[in-house]
Amino acid sequence: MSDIHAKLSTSIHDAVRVRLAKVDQRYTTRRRLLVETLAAAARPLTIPEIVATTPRLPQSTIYRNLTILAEVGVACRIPGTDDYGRYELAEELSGHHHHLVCTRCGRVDDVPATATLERALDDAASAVTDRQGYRVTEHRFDQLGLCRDCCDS
Amino acid sequence: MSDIHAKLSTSIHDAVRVRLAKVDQRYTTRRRLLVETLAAAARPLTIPEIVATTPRLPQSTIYRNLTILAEVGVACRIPGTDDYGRYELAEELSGHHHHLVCTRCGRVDDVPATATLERALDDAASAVTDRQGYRVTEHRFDQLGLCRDCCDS
DNA sequence: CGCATAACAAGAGTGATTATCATTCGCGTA
DNA sequence: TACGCGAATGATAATCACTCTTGTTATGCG
Repeated sequence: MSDIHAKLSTSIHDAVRVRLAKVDQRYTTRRRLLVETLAAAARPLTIPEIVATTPRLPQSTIYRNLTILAEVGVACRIPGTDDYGRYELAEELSGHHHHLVCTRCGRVDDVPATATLERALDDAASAVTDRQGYRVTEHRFDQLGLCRDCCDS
Repeated sequence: MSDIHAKLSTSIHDAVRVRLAKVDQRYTTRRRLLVETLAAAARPLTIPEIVATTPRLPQSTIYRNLTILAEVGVACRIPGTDDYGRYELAEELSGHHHHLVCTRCGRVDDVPATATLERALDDAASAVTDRQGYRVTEHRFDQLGLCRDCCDS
């Protein structure tokens, strides 16, 4: 089990290093720490959440490096329903998935994609591409509702 | 043709008036102007866009009234990929649809929902509801890519 | 007609995010 | 190993979409 995780982590780190190197950026300790934080979470994280879990990283460093990681396609910014942006590893590294969004507290959770749903979504994409002149390259499917905590309260 | 539009507009205005009345709010000229602006656009609008198309409305009034219209379920705020929030009529008034999002310029266009896709999405929703404790009430399906203008340039 | 209440509009304030800049660090080179 | 250059860091200032405050105006009701 831990071997699998170690291998997975290594491959992710290698991929990140390559992508940063393409624009002459270094894979520093802080950036590695950020990537590991994102990889460990099973859901997109807000900056305050990242600050809370990694007190070694100052806020400005988190903001700056998340922006850079997003530019090189390692991280991804998710616009949510509350005031905070949320960051997760890019789908190329973490695998394609969708999101559960709580409309009350803003929490976002990951949900794996299913083959049948993906086929329906892709069909819809190709049907639209021609009609409106868009070149569709990816999709987002969010399911909105109340999370377990907000259901109870 | 214009008769149909007139009826449609009237029914929307009536619905808006009722919803505002429930919280002791009036359906004023500015609010009607806002609703008509949103209804006329076939896509979600940013506040700068609304300011540009209706110079009679000061920015503060647009912000305040869009917030109120959103609270009573008449309008809806769409988080996009750029810095600007976008507003559209709530789906209860405009009908269910999805969005095409340009990843370069941020533009958002509407795309009608199809029955087969909706069925697939609903199936996915019910499959997830039980598993993760969420109570899913609605969904968002965005197709990301380049709009016609950004394709050309 | 006059009061009560809501809406308006201009500007100040808020807060998440971004830019600045002196200092430190990482990495290649001699 | 020491040197030097450029990138990275982090404390702070600035930005900007958005919200609140305040004094004024308009509207509905008796």
